[in-house]
Amino acid sequence: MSKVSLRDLAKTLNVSISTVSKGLRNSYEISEQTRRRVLEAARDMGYNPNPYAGSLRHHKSKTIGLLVPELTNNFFIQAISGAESVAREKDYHILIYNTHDDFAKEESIIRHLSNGRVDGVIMSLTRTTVNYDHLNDLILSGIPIVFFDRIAHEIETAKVTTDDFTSSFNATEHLIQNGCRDIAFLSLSESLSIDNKRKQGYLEALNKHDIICREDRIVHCSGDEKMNLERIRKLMESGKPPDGVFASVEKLALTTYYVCRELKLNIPQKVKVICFSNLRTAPLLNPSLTTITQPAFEMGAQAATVLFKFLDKKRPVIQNENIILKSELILRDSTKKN
Amino acid sequence: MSKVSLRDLAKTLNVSISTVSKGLRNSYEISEQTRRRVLEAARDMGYNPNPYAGSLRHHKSKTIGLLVPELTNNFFIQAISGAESVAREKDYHILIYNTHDDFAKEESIIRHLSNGRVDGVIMSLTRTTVNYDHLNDLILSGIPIVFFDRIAHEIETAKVTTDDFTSSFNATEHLIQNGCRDIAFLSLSESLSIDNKRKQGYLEALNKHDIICREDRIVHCSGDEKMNLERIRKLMESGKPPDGVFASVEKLALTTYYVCRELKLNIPQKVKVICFSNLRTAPLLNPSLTTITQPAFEMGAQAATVLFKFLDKKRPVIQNENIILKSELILRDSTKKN
DNA sequence: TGTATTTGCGATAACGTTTTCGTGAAATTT
DNA sequence: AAATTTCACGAAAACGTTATCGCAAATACA
Repeated sequence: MSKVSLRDLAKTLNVSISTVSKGLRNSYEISEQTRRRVLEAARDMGYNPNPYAGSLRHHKSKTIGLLVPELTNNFFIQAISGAESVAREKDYHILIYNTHDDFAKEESIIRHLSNGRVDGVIMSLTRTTVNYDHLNDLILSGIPIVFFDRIAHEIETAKVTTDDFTSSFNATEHLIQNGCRDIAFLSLSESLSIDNKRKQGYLEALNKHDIICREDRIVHCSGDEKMNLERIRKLMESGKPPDGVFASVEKLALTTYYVCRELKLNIPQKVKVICFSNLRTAPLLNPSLTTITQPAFEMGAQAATVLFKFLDKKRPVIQNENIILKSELILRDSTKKN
Repeated sequence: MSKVSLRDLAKTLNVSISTVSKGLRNSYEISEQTRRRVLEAARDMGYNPNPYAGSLRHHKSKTIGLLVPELTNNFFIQAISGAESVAREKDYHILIYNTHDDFAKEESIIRHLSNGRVDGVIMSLTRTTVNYDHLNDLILSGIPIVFFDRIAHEIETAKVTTDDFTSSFNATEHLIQNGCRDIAFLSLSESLSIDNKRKQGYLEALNKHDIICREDRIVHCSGDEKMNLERIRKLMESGKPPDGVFASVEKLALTTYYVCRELKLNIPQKVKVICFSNLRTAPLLNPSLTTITQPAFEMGAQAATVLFKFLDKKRPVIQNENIILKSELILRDSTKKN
């Protein structure tokens, strides 16, 4: 069971290494008879080609890197799952990296990937990514990137997102139609394009319904859970708390739930809550949570599909392309009309 | 920005490839002066060593494989996260594989990993893994395996689990103490050792309190969600449904929630529910869910730590070792006394 | 029968490293 | 001054593949 190489096969078959190699790859140069002998011996001896030898020769690793800002997040996990399912079909392997929403980590990982360890990268940016040099350098070194969700507009490549503006607009309008007049927006990041689009959708809906948007209703959150809790608590415990909360991401909505419970602010009577979320338990929450649910699995799968489409070509430079999938607004009790 | 190799560095520096290599690795054979020249040039030209060339030489990939039965599961994700954090510290890379709880897939993946792609494997078995040949072969081929949670007792290696028997015993006793006399056990698998231990703990607690355990109260579930739903519905809609449900895994508890809602069986008044779970939203469910929560992150981290401890040695054969961490019983409303 | 073509295989270089060994010059010792 | 050691580096093999090329033997054609 210890590793058997082409050389070993060649020795037992009394042929050359090249004959074995060609036999295994069904080369036309090899006679039917020896081809069979080779295949049989390979099976019997449990031959399993060394992937790194091949990678070295071909400058192809059959591996892609997947960078996500967090792992313990349903959205990213579903996206990973989608990418994995496509990769498996294509016989590709997936190296997974958690950037922990830390720009320095993202930079370091990306820089380390330019050596051919992966053939391509699928990623979602960090909350604080402002500089794209590392990404451009990676692409320049011949390794394509496909973004999903948290994309970098500035980079010319394929990007898979959802209709963030529209769904935010609809979500906000839904709150308004159900009686909200003072809606807070919980933002994850000021630099992230999706967060800005979501904010734009929110603002546009307010505008359409002639609701003035108070500057202090936009709460800038961070990666620090404790700080987020304090900010949201501060928002909600003021004399006149908002009557609606639109959380840009799931975890901020959950924090809002905790705060409301603590302050005995009834959802949805006192305050309605809506958010982007891929929580499977949204229907089981108390109250059940109205969500904008992104097709996360599909996004990961699409990103992988696009990447592989280009990797199959000889010169993998991915042209600019925006793939936009539709999110689904799922109405539940947290935004029910009083 | 296109790849720069040792040869390129050597050419521009007018030295040999070996000098460059040694310079980069701080060999004592190289003078301080040229060492600095080499380091500087490497930095300037953006040298990034090809990992596969090194792997080929050293028969070390600096990569481990992580096999889980499902990805969209909080427990496994937290475990992956734990393993990832340890791997990153050690400068190891993680290849992730989803077996989809399918034994054939597990077998195929494991067989493909025996070629040196990974230096070691961390895994949790499939629901239906009954044959361990592929695993033994992998170990025989020099690639160690560390199990976590769904372990294979029969294989001599390190295993990270939790105190499944004790926590199941305690969980069941908790139900009994809060008034349950007819407790159902939702089982995930008949072959999995953890599931059996959990069932043993359940039975033992019933036994201690002189409660006869009806055979039909043990519901054997599968990977098919629809079928599970039907079985649980059948359990709950009988004339005399159980007054307590102990789910071996999270998703079965959630299905129970759905069924109870559908049948208008109030939790916890009519039926109390408890389960193994790593759901972050357990406190926010309606009603909040009493859980036995495993230290998933820590389990993944421990598994990785043990694996690396052995990989650092020259001959990585891992001796039998059972690392048992404690789960936590977190009481919430779903098991509240009437 | 002699020449041209095909067939089936082997030798070898290459991928980018690391490492062992050899070697000439300088430095040190006798 | 001769012998020895140290120093600083280069040549080359090796890891396990794949692919290009060359070359006999076998077959085809005239």
